[in-house]
Amino acid sequence: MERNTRQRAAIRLAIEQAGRPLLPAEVLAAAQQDVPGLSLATVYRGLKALVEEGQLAPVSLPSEITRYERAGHHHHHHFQCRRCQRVFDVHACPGDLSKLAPTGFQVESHDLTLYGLCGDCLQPTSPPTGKPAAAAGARRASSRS
Amino acid sequence: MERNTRQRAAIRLAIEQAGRPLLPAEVLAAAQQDVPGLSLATVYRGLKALVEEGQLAPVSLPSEITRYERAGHHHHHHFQCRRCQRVFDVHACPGDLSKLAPTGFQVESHDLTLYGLCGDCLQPTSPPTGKPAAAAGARRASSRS
DNA sequence: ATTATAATGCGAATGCAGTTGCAATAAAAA
DNA sequence: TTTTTATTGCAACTGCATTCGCATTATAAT
Repeated sequence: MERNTRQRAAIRLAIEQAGRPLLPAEVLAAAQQDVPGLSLATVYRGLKALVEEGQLAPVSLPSEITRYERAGHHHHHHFQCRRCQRVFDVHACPGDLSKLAPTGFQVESHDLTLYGLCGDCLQPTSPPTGKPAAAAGARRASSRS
Repeated sequence: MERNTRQRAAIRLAIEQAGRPLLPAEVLAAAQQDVPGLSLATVYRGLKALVEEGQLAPVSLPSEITRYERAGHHHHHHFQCRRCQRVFDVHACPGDLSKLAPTGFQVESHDLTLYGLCGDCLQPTSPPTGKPAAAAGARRASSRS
């Protein structure tokens, strides 16, 4: 059966303490504070196991690699800072969007991502704390509005 | 300078006629009607050139590879059918979403994707016309609402 | 027509997220 | 403590979207 290893605990803890969706690389960096030898492969294995276990939920944004956050939150959305690239939860929702769809289409769910500047990046004085800032970032092409 | 080749014209035409964002593979299939020998590499080269030229715009949805549509449309969103995976334009917008963000955050733009069933897939009688249907599809993990 | 060279087709190569084989390690059961 | 075996670290490997080298083709200027 499942074993409680230091590495898996560190992975879970990293995400809980961050309070926001993290990239595998961010999880690695954070969890290595607890378990220095931790490898990226183990992070991926741990993330996959924790998702299957229902403890984590994948968060996928346009043109971004999948991040992970604690599962159990109810319906919510995300905000990505265009400067530090970090992603934050948005515990609000525009509501019923089914009338936006073309006639004859049936809307079942939706995904919303807000873009802009996070609190830290609006303060020139306090640089994005904690994470690689502009390091872990955008990839492919996008099509924001 | 730029040359007007049959293949590039076929690429542009394919996207115009589709009237919705297409995957590179879909562009290839459609444009091969006009230019049988067309290769995927040429499609990628053409798409890149047309984007730089400002004629096409990349459309990136969560966990999906980048699609391309005609540029110039004003602010709009997208709908993806959970059955045929095709993406359609949604010429409507919930409006100002800046109050949804956490306090201290500045919202500059947003991306919205609706999911559900498209008109064709709601009609058991008329199977998704034109494209590979369930063929070109979902990839990574997602986190819809 | 002739010429210069952008664009094409092909297959091979990249880049990179995510996975896996395997020997070594360490939980937890005995 | 000994045993069993899930988990780890490492490095090599996948899978796959996208790009590139290069010889060939074809557009458009001369």
